[in-house]
Amino acid sequence: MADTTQMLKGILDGCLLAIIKEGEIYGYELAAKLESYGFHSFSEGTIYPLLLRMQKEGLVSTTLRKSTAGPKRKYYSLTEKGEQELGQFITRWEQVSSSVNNVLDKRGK
Amino acid sequence: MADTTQMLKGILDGCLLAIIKEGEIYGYELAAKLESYGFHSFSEGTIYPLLLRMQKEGLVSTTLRKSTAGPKRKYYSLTEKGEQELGQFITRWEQVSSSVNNVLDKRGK
DNA sequence: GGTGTATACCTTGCAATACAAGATATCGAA
DNA sequence: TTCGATATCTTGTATTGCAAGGTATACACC
Repeated sequence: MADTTQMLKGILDGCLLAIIKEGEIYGYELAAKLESYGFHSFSEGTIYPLLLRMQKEGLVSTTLRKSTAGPKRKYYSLTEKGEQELGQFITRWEQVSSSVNNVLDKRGK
Repeated sequence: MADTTQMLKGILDGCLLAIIKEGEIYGYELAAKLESYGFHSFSEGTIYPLLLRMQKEGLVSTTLRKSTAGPKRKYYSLTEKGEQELGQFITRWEQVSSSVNNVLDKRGK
């Protein structure tokens, strides 16, 4: 219990959905984007399996496009189901984060 | 992915530490306390193993006291190591939660 | 042509942890 | 003595972030 690994469980997927909603994006780019929001950099072993799972669940759809330098990119965009899931994620997040803040504020800070 | 189970990973332990810091408390009471802060009610299968783990790691110390009705209560209090861990948890929480909020706010809300 | 580097994606196996389900024990009241 | 409330613990399962390793494409440079 010395890093943020456990804390990210059940949070990362919602963040990916939120970023994808902003516009089509491919996996490799997503990793960089997450960092720009304040997350520490994620390994690809984290992101790709997650994206595949969300695709399998029908939350995102994909299209392959040629890259200027490198193999084809797999672009992700949000499905309707993905938007619904994002909405539910936000509800859960607000409920949990406000509860945590309640506990921590009580502490006197 | 329909409940807050995954989202609580790596968060619950810090919340327990924060509550214990407020004053001695026993497990059964902790479950109720968490609810009062806005969490849904936790099963004992969640709380007791966590408390035992934290005791084993030296984050909390325990004393048994007779109960008015029922078996002995196991009261928990924070050790110095527990306070340090709580401080680190708060740092992690603030870093992660602000990152998540960055992502969600960008979305336009 | 060949070599290296950056880009881009995927797979396997591990570790951590919330939780359901079930077991056990104590005490007071009916 | 039987029941319910209190109080704790154990076992097994599912999910998920991540490290490590593998593959493939395109371009620049010699």
